[in-house]
Amino acid sequence: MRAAKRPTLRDVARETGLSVTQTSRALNGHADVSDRTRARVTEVATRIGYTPNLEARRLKMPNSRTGSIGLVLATKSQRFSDPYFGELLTSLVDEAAGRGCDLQLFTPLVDEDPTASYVSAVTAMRVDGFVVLRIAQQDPRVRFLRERDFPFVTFGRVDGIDGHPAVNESIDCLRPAIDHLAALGHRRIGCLTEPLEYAIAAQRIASFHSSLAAHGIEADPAHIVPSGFRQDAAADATRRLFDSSGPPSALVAFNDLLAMGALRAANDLGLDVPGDLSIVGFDDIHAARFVSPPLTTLRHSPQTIGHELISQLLAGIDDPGYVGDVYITPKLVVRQSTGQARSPRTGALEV
Amino acid sequence: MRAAKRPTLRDVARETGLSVTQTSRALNGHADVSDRTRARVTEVATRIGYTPNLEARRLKMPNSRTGSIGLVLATKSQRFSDPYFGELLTSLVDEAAGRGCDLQLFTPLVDEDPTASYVSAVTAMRVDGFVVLRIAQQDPRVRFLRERDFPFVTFGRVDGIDGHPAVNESIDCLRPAIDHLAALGHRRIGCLTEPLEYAIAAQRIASFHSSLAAHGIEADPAHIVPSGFRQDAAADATRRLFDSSGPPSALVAFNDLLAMGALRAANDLGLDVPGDLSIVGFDDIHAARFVSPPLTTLRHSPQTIGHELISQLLAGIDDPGYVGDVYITPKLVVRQSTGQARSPRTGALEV
DNA sequence: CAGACGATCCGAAACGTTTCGGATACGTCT
DNA sequence: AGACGTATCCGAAACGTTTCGGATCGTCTG
Repeated sequence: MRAAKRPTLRDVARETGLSVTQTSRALNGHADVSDRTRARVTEVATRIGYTPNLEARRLKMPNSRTGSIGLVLATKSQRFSDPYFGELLTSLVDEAAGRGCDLQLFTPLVDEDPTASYVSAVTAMRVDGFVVLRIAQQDPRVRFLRERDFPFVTFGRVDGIDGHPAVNESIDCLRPAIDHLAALGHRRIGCLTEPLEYAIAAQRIASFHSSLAAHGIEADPAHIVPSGFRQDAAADATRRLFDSSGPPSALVAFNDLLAMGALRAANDLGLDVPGDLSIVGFDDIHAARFVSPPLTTLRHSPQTIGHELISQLLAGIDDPGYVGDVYITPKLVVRQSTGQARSPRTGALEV
Repeated sequence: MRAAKRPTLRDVARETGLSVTQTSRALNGHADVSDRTRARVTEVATRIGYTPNLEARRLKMPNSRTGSIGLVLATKSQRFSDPYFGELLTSLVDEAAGRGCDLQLFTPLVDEDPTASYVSAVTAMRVDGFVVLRIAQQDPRVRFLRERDFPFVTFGRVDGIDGHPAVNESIDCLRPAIDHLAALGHRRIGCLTEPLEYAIAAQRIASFHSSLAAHGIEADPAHIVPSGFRQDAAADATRRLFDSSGPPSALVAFNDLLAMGALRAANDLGLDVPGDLSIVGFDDIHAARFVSPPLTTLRHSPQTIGHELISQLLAGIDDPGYVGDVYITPKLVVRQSTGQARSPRTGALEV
């Protein structure tokens, strides 16, 4: 029942009285088919409900497009329910659909070889290319793809592997945040970073330093603290920061979850935000609007990122030699978690 | 270069001195292959890096598994960046990966025939089955799949189409919320619903009535207000509710975004939550913890739902006759948006 | 009018796999 | 000795498509 045997090319050939060859050529828009014939063939094809058998076609033409692009998720332990991920993913799906592709998701099983899940997809060429998110320095996933000469695009630059399409944060990504804080009079600015092995974290730290330098500020190394991915870790880090002698008056966190962790820690410590501590986040996830005070944050439009990722990848698929580099700059959204720096004198840091 | 011609069955046959037939049988674990031969074949196969050509195999065996399951997203206009969706999706991917499948995402292009995007996937059998989320009554997507006798699972029951695997909210899904509110003394309880054409909305409304009835309360029809999907609409709805003569003292919203909209409206109206109005949400999205006051909400574990969806679907794929019905009950998470009802007398509703 | 040419068409082979229907060899049973 | 069973193997066909190398036939060129 479920296997109702769908019509084949031979069926429409028989129906039209043509050869299978000519039928195929008619349907595929080849030149040496008369208009009348082509019309008849397409008519019959739609009438009897013919749809090409993709397996057969790809068997014959192994380099034809699959029409689906793969997405390699980071391993589970580094992912949890990252709210930003959902937003980016949605945008990727839409963008891909707009280009006639669907999206295929691969995730490494817990504690397995991270490539295991998609190695079959590339050797069997089940997708045309990959989008690789949240890449680490020396990322094994991209190394694998590069080795196979398989098209891919990354979000963030990969250390030691270049010459591939990528979308990056601009060198100055943190600049708007630092400018904002500097304008408010902050000089002791710290940052809560994601784990340093991630490419983006490294880039942002570089941007942190250079942006501060632009204001003649030198960062206190003790104020740059790796804080994992989650709020708990960020909260801990913040508390430690305020245990020390010279805590910062402003913090920029590398994602909104970290910022929320800092916020909570500040609350616990009895600090007023932004009175005693200004906090700026990154990503502008949905919840950023709802914490109190609402988070000032660097907004990364998921739409833009999704759009660029797909465009770059498709370009790379079309032309194996393509090397794209797109840089995008986040926009600062000012809400209420940042404010004027108190003068050191009146600073109420003796909680 | 990129087309390095991967080894075929014929290659390993030549290398072992066996026939292609026997090589195939050896690799596929058939009985009439001597142990020694099988060992030799597998050894050679891995040595020269043979991997079966999936297209060829599926051409020959059209009913073999694809190993990927499809996910039909709701049309874009009804989706926006629903925060809960991201969480559920993540769980689905993990669950599928655990069962050796990947997930393939399809989304209708804006304002197109909603089936267009995946009709090719089913006629070409590119996936083994579908997960269909956020279904409407009379959902065209499930009607289409049912018509083709294609395996699928739904989240929520579809009107008029039965006999397919589904995971449902229990009939009593709203009961914990209503019990909670009733225990706090609330009698005038309203609800902000998602659009009524959605199956789940209908189920929840039914549950709303029956749960109230269990406490001897009859719902005021004017207190059941369709509020779209988003906060804005919910905020408007809430304001209208308080324009009228007898506003409710408690509201249960069908998702957390709606609850947040109500919260905002309450703020705008100068109402104290939970003093003047108790609000309970649904889903327990990430942001629910961060609004003020933190939202009391019905938690739907995405893990559970994801797990059940995938299990049911796989069962349905294995056995076309399988009819599963799983009911899951959300758990109430009490935070600070609900509180004791004021006695009608002292009620401060004259804002 | 011979040859060339353009427009249409077709047969057959090939892609890599599985499987049907035997084939071979060898030991066992009567 | 012949029949039979078992273990192991193989040739060839088939899945549905594309494409290479022609074939056919009328028309045009000189």
